Amino acid sequence: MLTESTENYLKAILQLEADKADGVSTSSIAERLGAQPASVTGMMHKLKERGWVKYERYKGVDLTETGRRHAMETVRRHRLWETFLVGTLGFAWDEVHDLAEQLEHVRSTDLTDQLDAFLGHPQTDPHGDPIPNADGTFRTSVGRALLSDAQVGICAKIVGVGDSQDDFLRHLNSLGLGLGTVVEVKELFPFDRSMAVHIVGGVEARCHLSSRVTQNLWWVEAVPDA
Amino acid sequence: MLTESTENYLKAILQLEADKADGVSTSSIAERLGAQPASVTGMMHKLKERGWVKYERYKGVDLTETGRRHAMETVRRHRLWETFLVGTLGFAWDEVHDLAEQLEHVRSTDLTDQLDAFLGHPQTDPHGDPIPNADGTFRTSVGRALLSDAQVGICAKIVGVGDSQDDFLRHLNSLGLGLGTVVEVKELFPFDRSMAVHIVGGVEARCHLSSRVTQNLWWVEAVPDA
DNA sequence: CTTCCGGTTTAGCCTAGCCTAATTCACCGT
DNA sequence: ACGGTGAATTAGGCTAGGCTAAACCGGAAG
Repeated sequence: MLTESTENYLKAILQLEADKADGVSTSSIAERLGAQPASVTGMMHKLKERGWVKYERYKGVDLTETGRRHAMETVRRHRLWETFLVGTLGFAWDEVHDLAEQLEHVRSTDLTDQLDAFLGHPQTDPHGDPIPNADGTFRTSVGRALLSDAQVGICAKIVGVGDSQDDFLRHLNSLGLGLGTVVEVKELFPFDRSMAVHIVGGVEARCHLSSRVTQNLWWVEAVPDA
Repeated sequence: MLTESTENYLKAILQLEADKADGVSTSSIAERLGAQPASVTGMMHKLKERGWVKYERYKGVDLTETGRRHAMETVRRHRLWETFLVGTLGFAWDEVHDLAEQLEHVRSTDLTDQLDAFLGHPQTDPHGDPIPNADGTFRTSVGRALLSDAQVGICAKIVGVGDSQDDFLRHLNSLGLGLGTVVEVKELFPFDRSMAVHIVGGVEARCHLSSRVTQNLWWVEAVPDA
């Protein structure tokens, strides 16, 4: 019943719902999946008749409870495989997205749970994103915010990336940023909403981050001596 | 270019070639894949025009060098995943076939090689079948024979199973047979080509094996005190 | 209230893979 | 040399999932 394609659609809708509240547009789904809007409309009819989305023409889509559960399971598998690839097989964090995208479609509760146990029930994947439980619930990550909302003077520890596309992660690598990196916000530039920071312990004295970057980095207050 | 379906066809042809020498029949492929002969014929045209098989109507098929290499890579991935599932995640040997059947289709040289390294470059999978190298060659397993060819009085150590379908493996479990089990051949029954054996170290004194079973077990001479 | 424009949907077409039914071939025995 | 017969192939059709082009809303601007 569930195919790779439908899983990808459900996952995309889940992730778009996180940002835009309710009523995900077909074109945003199309953009995220690299498909044409017309194809999305066609698929929405199928997803609706299977009871996985609430959909009415011209009004966007939302996941049903069943649809959300399927999407969550897919995300869970994706993040477990990423954790495995980085933690166990030694891949870099910018190499695993596409592989996990394939592995996530192997649907087996046994496999997923055994993998989870083998990895020691990890809480987050290599990009700092929370891994859903077997029952499809998140351990919500409290107290984290986007770097774009930080004020001058703040010492922020990077704990997550919003966009785990490989090219974004490689960009972070070349800037010297990674999970656990601590930065001090030096200056804000309202003109283009960019930001100058000092990387604590880094080689470069100062680093300039575009809004595209700061809007995709999660941080928490850095504990001085941790 | 390579799809899941074509990989399955190539793998099936490879395994049928092992038995029947040259000219694999379309119906044998159909049977192995659970498809209709007509579907196989259709696929053969596609495989031929992609240069993966030699095929002439009414004359059976053979793999080309390219086709064989693809098939070998698929088998390699399949057996590495089976080894991982049993050795690392703790699955039983009769639970992994279907899962590996799915995982094998994730085509990534990096992933395959990293997995191989993580597992310590295993020589055989949990069913005793040899794992092809990265270059697509077997370490040939010399000196093994089918149990159906053993003579009365021989002490045989089971080192492989020909058919790793889950139900066959479960049957072996219930008989008390597994990889490494040593049996002594007690009697042959030419009528139905069945065989009575004594399982060395087993609880049952005597065990009766059908030809269906003995034709799917590989053995080597058991070393008395090993 | 009307118009316009961009996003959405429908209509129609395509490919991959599979199926069933009908046809064709190859080979064996006479 | 000639049928028969079972295996193999062709013909035609189906579903899933995608695409392009054309038609269609619906909300903002006049």
